[in-house]
Amino acid sequence: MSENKSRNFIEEIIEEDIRNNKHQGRIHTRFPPEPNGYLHIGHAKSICLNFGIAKQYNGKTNLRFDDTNPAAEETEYVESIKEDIRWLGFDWEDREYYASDYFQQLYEFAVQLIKAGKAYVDDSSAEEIGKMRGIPTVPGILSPYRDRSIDENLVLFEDMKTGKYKEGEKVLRTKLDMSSPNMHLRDPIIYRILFTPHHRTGTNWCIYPTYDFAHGQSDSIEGITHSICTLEFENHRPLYNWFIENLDIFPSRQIEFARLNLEYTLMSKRKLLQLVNEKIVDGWDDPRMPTISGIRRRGIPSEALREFATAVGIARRENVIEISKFENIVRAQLNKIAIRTMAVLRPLKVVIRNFSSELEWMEIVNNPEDPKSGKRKIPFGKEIYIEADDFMESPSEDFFRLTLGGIVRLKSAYIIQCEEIVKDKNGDIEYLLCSYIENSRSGSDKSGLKPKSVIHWVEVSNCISATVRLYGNMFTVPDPSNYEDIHSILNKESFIEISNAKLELEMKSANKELRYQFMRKGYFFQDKSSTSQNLIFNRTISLKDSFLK
RNA sequence: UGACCCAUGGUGUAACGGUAGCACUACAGAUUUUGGUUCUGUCUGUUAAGGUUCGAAUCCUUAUGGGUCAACCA
Repeated sequence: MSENKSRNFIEEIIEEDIRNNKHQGRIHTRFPPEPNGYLHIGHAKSICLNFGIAKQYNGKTNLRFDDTNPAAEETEYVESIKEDIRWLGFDWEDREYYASDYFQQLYEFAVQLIKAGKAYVDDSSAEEIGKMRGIPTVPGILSPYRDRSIDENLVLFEDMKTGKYKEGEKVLRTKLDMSSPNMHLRDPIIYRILFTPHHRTGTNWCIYPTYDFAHGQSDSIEGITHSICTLEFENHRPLYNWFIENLDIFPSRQIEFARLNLEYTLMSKRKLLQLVNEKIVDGWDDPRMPTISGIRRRGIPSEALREFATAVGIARRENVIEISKFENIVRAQLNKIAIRTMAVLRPLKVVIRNFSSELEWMEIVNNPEDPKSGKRKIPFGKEIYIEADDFMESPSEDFFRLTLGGIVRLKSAYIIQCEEIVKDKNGDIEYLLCSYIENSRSGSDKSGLKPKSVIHWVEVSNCISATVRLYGNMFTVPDPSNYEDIHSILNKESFIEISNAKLELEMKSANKELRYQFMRKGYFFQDKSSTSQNLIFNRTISLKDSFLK
């Protein structure tokens, strides 16, 4: 806690609470996902906030699955959520909780409310209740069942619990204020009947608490001091507090912050599920997905995600983060750790006429950003591959690479000059005939030549083929959430597969945990399906390219 | 035409009544055997109008703009 460091508004609240010795200075947060989908980068912001702030103030963070709706929730999601949080680097220790752990307690809270005359069973249909609720500018009307006796309510609620009624036949509502300008206070429903089996409690229950009746009480039961959620729950806060006061339980405090919005990125679980269901993507962990598992498969280190979550800031103002902010952090992270290697994505063969048929071994550094990473030797020979677009037959003026008659430096090797273009019957370039400049070897260059550019290459008989996958934004517009029809804004080029890239032979035993930089092409990470027999590299992100064309 | 919340460069975020700062972007230059990295510099900002004050991005009022809320979802 440095004195002059600027604090976000939540840190200010917490420090104020600590100064006042509120809850004896205890800080306890929670991350409360509903297990109905995979976690995405927006959740990552929340995870980092909740776990980060607890750590910062010597507090604890619970993982609590908000599983009060059996119709949507599945164990598969529980597992993925836990894996993702662990990968992000956070530990909830033994505090793995479920709102469903509290069903009995919540039921008793409901009974308590009924006994206090503050809740009633309503026989109205969903439609009728909706109608009677009114609209924000017009008060609602009282349900005809609102004044049932406490005893009758007790019996009816018990009957709901024992399965005497069908789904939708009855609900339990609070007796609050049907004319409140806050719609959430117009006798909100707190229990409904659902016969779908629950992923944890099975068929033990057929009545389930709603979010409003479960969340705050769960916080309270766990002694959560600061319950951090997103802005859309702001209007729920009066209700959150009402339950705490009327149940007379531990006063957790709800604090709302603005959720993360990212350019070109969809955060809606519903629409992400649609992408998965319609097989527009290769599952929840498709490298184009903003899910934590997709981000992981793409090769983005968790540290970059954590740094991003911090960098975007915590405030109460709606925001849209530029994708460049994210990319900047990912590149900065990868630049430090990636092993440099040469890989030719779209090979063009070059025959160096005046070079011997013997191989010559060249030295190359593994990572110029990390002196400890060392050097290695790579073979250079008479036939090499270069990147097809590193040669231009009729170059523009700002093209610095190889041209007919021009020279270019081969990274860590010689300068070559292109003398002839050999084409096939169709007029397509088959290969290039070049010569090398003998005294231009890297490290002992006496040629005096100054090529405008350095390009990567691999030696033909010492390389392996691999599949390389390039990814781009999934959508063509920066604000996909504003479009209901996602099909019309899908980026057709968000996924490009190259099946015959040429990699340095050493890459046959590439480490699946390591990040690589294919020099001048970007950062790459092996796909989960990659094997040494069938190498598959996902491009995490390209390098910045100031040669725009 | 309700309630609640929000408003600082292109974007995000600081400044807590006393010099509007930082990061990203963009642009320019330097370095560079990756058109990468690194370094330097430049551009651009307090939504508006009143008020309080010696002094307002900050406090007050009003306006304007934006967000959330009318699931038996969370």
